[in-house]
Formats: sequence, structure tokens, C-alpha cells
Amino acid sequence: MSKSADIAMPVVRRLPRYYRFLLELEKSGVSRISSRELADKMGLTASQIRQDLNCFGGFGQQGYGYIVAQLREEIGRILGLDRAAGAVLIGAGNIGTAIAKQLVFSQGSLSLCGIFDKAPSVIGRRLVGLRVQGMDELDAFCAEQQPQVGILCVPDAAANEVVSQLMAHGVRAFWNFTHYDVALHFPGTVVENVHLEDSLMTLRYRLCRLSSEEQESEQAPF
Amino acid sequence: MSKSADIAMPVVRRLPRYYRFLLELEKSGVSRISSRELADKMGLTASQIRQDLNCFGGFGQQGYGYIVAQLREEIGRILGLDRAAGAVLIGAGNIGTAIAKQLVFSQGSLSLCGIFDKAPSVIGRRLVGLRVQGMDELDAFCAEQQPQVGILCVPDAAANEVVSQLMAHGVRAFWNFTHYDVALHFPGTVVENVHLEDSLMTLRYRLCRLSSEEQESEQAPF
DNA sequence: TAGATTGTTAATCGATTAACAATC
DNA sequence: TAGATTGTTAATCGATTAACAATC
Repeated sequence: MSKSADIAMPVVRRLPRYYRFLLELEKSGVSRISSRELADKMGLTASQIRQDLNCFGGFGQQGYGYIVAQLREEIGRILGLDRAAGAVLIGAGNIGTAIAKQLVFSQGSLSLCGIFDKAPSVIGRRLVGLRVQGMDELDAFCAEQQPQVGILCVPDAAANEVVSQLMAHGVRAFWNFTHYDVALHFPGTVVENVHLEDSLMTLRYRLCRLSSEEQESEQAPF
Repeated sequence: MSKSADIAMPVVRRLPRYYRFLLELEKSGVSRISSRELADKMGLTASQIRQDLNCFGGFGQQGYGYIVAQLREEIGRILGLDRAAGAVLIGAGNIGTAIAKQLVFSQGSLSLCGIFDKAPSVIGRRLVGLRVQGMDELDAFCAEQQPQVGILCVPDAAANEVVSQLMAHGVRAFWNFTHYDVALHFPGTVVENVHLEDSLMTLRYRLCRLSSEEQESEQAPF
């Protein structure tokens, strides 16, 4: 059993950020960095960085630090960025369209191989070089292409149906832009939720507190 | 000082989800619910729900439970959904366009009052009833309209410049779709990051583990 | 009153930070 | 060797869960 058996989610969620910072450092010609320097740059503690990295192995050199390029590559491998994976996007509305373009633009290792929609007005349109297909074509497509990731950009009410259809074809990973709780209804799946509305509500909350804080300090100036 | 002085972020981030579930219950005619029932529905513990809600006050009735409509409204107020707030969106590219449409479509309490872009080819275009303005018009617009929220849909490299410009006009809350670390560079701001790429990388990581888990259990079947 | 369920305190669990021995 | 910095163990801090007294 590998060392990375059961990593805590907070650690996993920090990995992409490490990856980004290391890539940036690499680009700007920094070849070596200590946990302290990286911590200062990222607004973390050196301790946390060392703890996080050591979940996966000893990538550093005592007395010296970490080799940027090597560490970045290592984290990339941990994230699975070296392995290609196919994805189908369901729902070519506002967000679906933007995500499709973004995916192709940013050229990550996830390759979008199919786009599907229900609306006859959308079916047949071309998007990032792909023809938007109808939902009745989904089963045959999955059987042939075996995508691993489902990107859910449909209305909330349609999500359940779409997920069970995809699961029947072995799709276990979902990038979920709906409010439908995939993980709750389908155990054994792996789901990343992008809840834009929730994110915005959290911002509203924090903005409120910020404003009331300002007012309080004005009223009670000591 | 109100009871809600310093609420832990994990609690705050659960509020939008409570709000959604309660709204759903309300719509389906449920008028009363216990922490236990709600917990089962949401996949949480009853204890956590009671703890979370009691950060803000005693909204329930002992021996009876919570009144759905009342609790939903209370949480809405806590989130600041009853207060209107103006937002400017900077960057009318793929995501910017989708977000603009989504904001107007979902009709939240955040009102998009201005859209800005740098590209001459985009300036002047109409989007959700607004004219996309040039960056040179931003200062005058902010001075007059006093938006409270900045939505950052620009390329990473442009974010720093845009944020300082908006901060000069009193904008303190940012909905950030770039990888630029606003909170790190501008203390005193309130920032919600939507890091799509990070989210996708986390999904990739988890997909990898899921697959290797399956393989392992195939090889060692007991 | 008895039953139910909250509000709240105490116990547990997990994640972060600090400390330091190992070692390059 | 001396200095630096990691890897790792121990201490602290915070968040979640359990328990129970208050009360509708």
C-alpha cells in the first residue's frame, strides 16, 4: 500500500495551489526553495508545507530545501495531471459553454470529448470543435468512448437522471455545477461541487459583517 | 455587540446550503422540521445543525422543532440577502459573460450594474441589457454608482491593477475567478475565490485514488 | 403531566503549529 | 565541521459530535 493511502481533504485541496505557485517559481527561474520561503510567499506556515508534502513522501533535502522543478512535477503526478482522462459535458447553456471553452483554452490534461444538450435549438451547434449531441446519443457515445468524468451543467432538476445515466456507463467522477447533491444520492462517486450561488452568498455575508464592523469602530472609537 | 460577532468560517459556508434546503422544504409545503429530520435530509448530524444555528440565536422551539419558513427567512437575513448590493463585473470573456447571464437569470439580491472590458472588440457590445464599457470609464462609473462588489473575470496578470483601482473607490468585496491572490495582497478585503482549475485538479486526484482503489480490491479480494 | 426536541456544556476527534532530532 | 533545513513527533488549537438539562 502506498504512503498516500488516506490523505486528509484539507491537504488535497491545497495541492493545486502548491502546484500553481511552484509552476510560477519555475517560470521565473527559481530552482530551489525552502519551506520557509514558500510559506512566506503563499501565506502559510513552513510547518504546514512540510507536513503536507510529507504525506506523499520526502521530496526535500535536509539543509538545502526543495528543488522547484522536481517538486512541481511530483505534485503534478500526485494530482494525476500526467494521465489523460476523457470528459463529457452535459448542458450547453451559459456555464456549460463557458466551461467548454475554458477547458479547451487552458489545455489541462482533461480532454473534453463530448458535449450534450436536450434542447433541439442547441443540438447540432458547434462548440470548441465538437458537435453538440442530443441526450439520446449519450448512451452510445459513452459505450464507445468510455469517458471518466461527467461535467454537470444542466438545471438542478435534470441532474439525477443524467448522473444515473452516466453511472450506468462507469462514470464515477463528477464536476458538478448544479445544486443537486450527487455525493449524497450516489455513494461511491467522487464529486467536486462548484456552487456559484453559495459562494456568492458567503461573500454577501462577509461583506455585511465588514460593513457593520466599520460602522461600529466609527461609533466606538476606542 | 450582536451574538454573530465572530462566526467560524466552516459554519458560514454551511449557511447557503441550509438556506437552499429550507427553501426547498418550504416550497414542498413542509412547515415544521426537527434538527434530526433536517440532518438526515442533508447528510449532517442533528448536533451540528443545532450548534450552527445557535451561533446566531435560538430559532427553534424546544419539544417542537423549527418553523421552516421562519428559519429560512432568518438565515436569509443573516446572509444579507434582504439587502441590495451593486456589483461591477470586470472582464467579459467566457466566464465573465456566463456569470453575467447567470446573475441576471437567477435574480439574486446582487444587482449587476456595470460590465467592463479592455478589448476594443468587446467594448460597446450589449450583455444582459448593459453596454460593455472600457476600462477608462471605470473610475467615473464607480465614483457615481458606488458598487460594493467587484467580480474579477480578467486574466490573472490583470487582476492586481483592477483590484487596486476598485479599492480606490471603496470596493472591499471581491468575487474572484482569477488565480491572483487578492486576500494576500490586499488585507482588509473580503474575497471569495472560485478556482475552477483547482477544483478540477482535486477531482482528478480523487478520481485517480478511486481507480487505484478498485484495482487493489480486485487484486486482493479479501 | 409525559414526550419531544431544543440550547448548551462537555468529550472527542482532527488539523495546524511548534519543537527538535536527523542529516545533507 | 558548522549551518541550514528537512522529516517527524509532540503540543495546541479548533471543529464536530455526544450528552443532557432546560423547556415547550
